[in-house]
Amino acid sequence: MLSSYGQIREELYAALADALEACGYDSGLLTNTVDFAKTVGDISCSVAFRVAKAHPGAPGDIAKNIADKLIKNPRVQRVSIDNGYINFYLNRERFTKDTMDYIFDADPAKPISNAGASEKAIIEYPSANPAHPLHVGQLRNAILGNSVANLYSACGYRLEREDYIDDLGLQAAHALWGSMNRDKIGLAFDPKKKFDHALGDAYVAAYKYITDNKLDEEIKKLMELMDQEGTYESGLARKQAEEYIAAERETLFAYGIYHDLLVWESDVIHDRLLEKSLAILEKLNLVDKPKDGKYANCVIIDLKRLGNLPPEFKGLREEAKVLIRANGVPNYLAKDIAFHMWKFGILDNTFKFSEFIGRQPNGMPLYTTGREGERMRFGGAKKAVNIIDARQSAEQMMVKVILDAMGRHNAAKELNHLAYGVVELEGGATLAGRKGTWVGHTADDLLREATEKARSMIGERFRFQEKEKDDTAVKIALGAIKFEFLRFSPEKNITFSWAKALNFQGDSGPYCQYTYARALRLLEDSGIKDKSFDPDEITTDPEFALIKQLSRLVEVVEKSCNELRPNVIADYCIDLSYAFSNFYEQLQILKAPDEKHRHSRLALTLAFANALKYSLALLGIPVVNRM
RNA sequence: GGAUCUGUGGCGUAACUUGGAUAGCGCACCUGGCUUCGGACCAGGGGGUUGCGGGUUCAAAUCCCGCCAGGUCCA
Repeated sequence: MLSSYGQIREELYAALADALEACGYDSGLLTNTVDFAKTVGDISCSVAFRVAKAHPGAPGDIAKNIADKLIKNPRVQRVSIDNGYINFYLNRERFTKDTMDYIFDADPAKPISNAGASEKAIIEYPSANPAHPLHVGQLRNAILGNSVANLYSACGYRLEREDYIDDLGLQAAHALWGSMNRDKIGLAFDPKKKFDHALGDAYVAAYKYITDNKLDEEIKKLMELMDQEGTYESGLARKQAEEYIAAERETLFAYGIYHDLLVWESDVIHDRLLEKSLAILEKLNLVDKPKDGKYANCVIIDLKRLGNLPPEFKGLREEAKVLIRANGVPNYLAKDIAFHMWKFGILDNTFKFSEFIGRQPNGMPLYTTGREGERMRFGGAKKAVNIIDARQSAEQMMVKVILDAMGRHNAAKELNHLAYGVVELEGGATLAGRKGTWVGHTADDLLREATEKARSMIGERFRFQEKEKDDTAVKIALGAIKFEFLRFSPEKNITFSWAKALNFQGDSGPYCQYTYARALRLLEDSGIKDKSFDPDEITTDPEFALIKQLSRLVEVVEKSCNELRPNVIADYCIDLSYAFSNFYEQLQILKAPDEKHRHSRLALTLAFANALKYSLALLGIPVVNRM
């Protein structure tokens, strides 16, 4: 679907191409020369500067030549030449009608763009280690992942939302050791505490005890036992991780974040995916099993076998990557490679699936891999998006390189890593699970604080019932938190501060929600039911500025999706809200001078409300009717 | 040692992928605006050699090269 802006831009490109050809210029020069005008007119074209390189004449004269040859477009009122730019003044009535039509046609339940062409995509987030409650750093992951997933759906991909559970890793081992040795770490299990928090306490204490008493060998043995099917330790590890995941869901659900499937690292092993992936690598002659030397008895990938390596791997000190250690325990990379072969359908789907939760609050079931269950059609995607922090870029690149070395060039190309920056604490501290710096900075803490603040700010104006007040406070809190995590470019590190996370003014989620609530109030008070309107009454600057913002909704969504940058949407929500606020302040809506203007402005208000609600939903932010 | 990300008014950021007109916005600061369709707001003002130095170009925050500083990874 084209937006009204996309439509006119395409028409202008076509008309300009003809005009350039008619003048004897190369129409290929037009690429990226047409955009919204910054100073004069509505849309402008800078192609004359490029033409002037190959042809005599000043850009201004060339622009004039081109403009003279332009065929008339009913969407354009007039054309002017200024400083070498060709500036188009839109026919406001026509453009308004085009814009309103497509905004009213946009259905939140359906893709707004078909850029994804119904291809299957798998998105993975937040894949947190089951050792401590989600902290604000991991929350950035979950909020980003949720938003990118929304964007993929909006762009017409068939989407699978997955969470990968590293239940065999070092962190899980430390946490398990902690809960098995509560007497040593001096911590009694507090059944009143949410399980992830209780486990987190044990994990931090265990890590300290293990380090102080140099028990690394004991942990290594524990990991070996966790790895073997049928041992007491492996059963306990899985049970504990499942309990953790259930508690973690409470947090994610409170944030409105959902998945389709949990994939367990232990199932990658037990359902033989790892074994099969190694067999494939072996067949392709990509792995070695040295009998002696540094890597004796390990299964490794010799980097020399991977062909031309990207610059990331140029200066490596190690000449090989270990997949399976000498003691037979596969490392994270080995399992990640198998997992990604599955994602792309290179491995047979030998997982067994069952419901982990029959119905999430969004109404959809959450499935899980496991020992029991049936075959289902998960995996086998064309595209994968991994929301994983930037520290793991090298590891992600390695998976990509290996897929490429396997001859799976398309899979390698379609494996996208959103390498987002870390969240630091004020004063420069980092969030480290094992050190317990997350205490006081968990996702649960944050939502509780934000909700409390939002609740205290809700006035008496609407005489809310207690329940309504609570619901509204939660929505505003989510608006503040999610917006604060999404408004920055993902690659930037961010410093978490309570003041910023609880900011409800200026460029913020609550500001957008407030603007929406004002718009909705007008619509409620007006009694308007239908969306009919008379576009020639919408011609003033504040109105048309809002129309221009509305006209680019689809372009914004596609850009944000293609670039994996939800901050593009966040910016757009602010732009929309400013444009509406300005319109709202400068013009009378309910008290418009006559019925035609009143109706037109209310229709514009409704179009704005639709677009803003849609955009905020892409960020995972709910709207409120009053606040 | 190599790789990678970041550097934009006092602070936080957008625009960089695809070069284009006066570098957009928020916080803080200053001025003005509610017997008002909702002040969690709006309008206006001060504040910028876009880390530094070269290069390419009619045009550079944006592209190229070299530095500097900070984060991260290979470890």
